[in-house]
Amino acid sequence: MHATRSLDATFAALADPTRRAILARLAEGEAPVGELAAPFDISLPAISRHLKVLEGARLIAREKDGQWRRCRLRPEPLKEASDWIGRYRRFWEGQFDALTEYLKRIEQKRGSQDEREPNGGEPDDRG
Amino acid sequence: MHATRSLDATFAALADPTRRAILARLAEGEAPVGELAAPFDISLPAISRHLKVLEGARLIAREKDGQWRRCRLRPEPLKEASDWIGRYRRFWEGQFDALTEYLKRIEQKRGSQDEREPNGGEPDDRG
DNA sequence: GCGGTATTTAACAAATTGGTTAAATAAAAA
DNA sequence: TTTTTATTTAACCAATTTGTTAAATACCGC
Repeated sequence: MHATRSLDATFAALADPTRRAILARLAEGEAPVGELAAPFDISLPAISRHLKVLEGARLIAREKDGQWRRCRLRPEPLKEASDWIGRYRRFWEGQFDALTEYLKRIEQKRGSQDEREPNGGEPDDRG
Repeated sequence: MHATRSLDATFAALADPTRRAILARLAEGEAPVGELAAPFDISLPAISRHLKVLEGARLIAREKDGQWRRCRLRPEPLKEASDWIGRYRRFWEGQFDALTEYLKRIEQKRGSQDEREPNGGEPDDRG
């Protein structure tokens, strides 16, 4: 039910290249804000807000360490996002596309009404 | 280099629950605009623009069919997005998280300088 | 051609986003 | 205690997003 809201925040956070680059840096290990900001041309407040967005999406966590704030990656929302996208995997793997799937379903209904549906539920937006 | 821009558009498109629901519907097969719009409370022009966003991200394609516009799923950007997220998979699978990875690297450097780096490149934002 | 259906475009408003600079806060260093 | 370093908050701005309603466009059937 609110998995949807979580996905909203996750995908929105991932939509910005600066934020994706920050996550890539954090994949190498924790880092304080200043170190995360260093590669970018934008101001520190701008970075600070990017971090707030990432934190809001729970893609990072921050903890105080003296005068620094150490940031670390939190992978859970990435897993959720991956799971959501993963429901469409059959569309880019194998020979399937939406049209062939559709035609296949039609054919099935017409040709043999007794056969059971071979695959489980279709992707939806929930859960 | 512009894989980044493509990811921007893909993730931004996926950040909206209406658009994700439209993609879920299209996973069941092609559909004209009116049919895609039916489940939602929002106006048709609003749907039309959601479709434009999805088309801009190349997550759908539309083709004219008489007075209808048939929409179909285009999975390629989903694969790109999945690949990008997939680089972080080790962080949610297994026992890893950013902190333990970091500590592991530190320990490694301190304890035995002769050992080679055990894993390949880290995730970054390009490619 | 006329009227109905399908869809988009135009014009607008409110909310959000992503950047800026200047000021505030907090801890470290001197 | 004063200064420096690290980071956030405030105030502001321009661009984008997401919705609206009204009008335009395109096709179909009579």
